[in-house]
Amino acid sequence: MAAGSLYAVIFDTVRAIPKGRVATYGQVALIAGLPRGARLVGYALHTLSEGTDVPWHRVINARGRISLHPQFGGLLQQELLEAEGVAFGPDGGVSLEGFRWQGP
DNA sequence: CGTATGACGAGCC
DNA sequence: AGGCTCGCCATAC
Repeated sequence: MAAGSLYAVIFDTVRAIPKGRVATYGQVALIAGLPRGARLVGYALHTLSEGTDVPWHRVINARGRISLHPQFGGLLQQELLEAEGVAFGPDGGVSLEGFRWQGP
């Protein structure tokens, strides 16, 4: 599956996140085989195109917050998650306890 | 080929 | 409580 690039593994892992669920960068990295590659996940998603089939919006940081700046697409990410049934708290964060993906 | 970077994470001040 | 720094590792230039 991996097309020679670790990004392919990361993208495949992100695609495995079910609708209505979220995963942290660190968790995706861990499942993808990069225990300390949380940053790589963010960098990989950064290279995605607009028409990608990867549900990049389901990936958030360890605090359950959106890392992207709102004007850079973070606002869009929150709306996409809310559209899938993910509830955001009053502080703008997601309850990882309730929406975190349990893994493959 | 070497340097700098980044949609993170956890720790320290 | 909030903000800053260091560490990690592959990719980009």
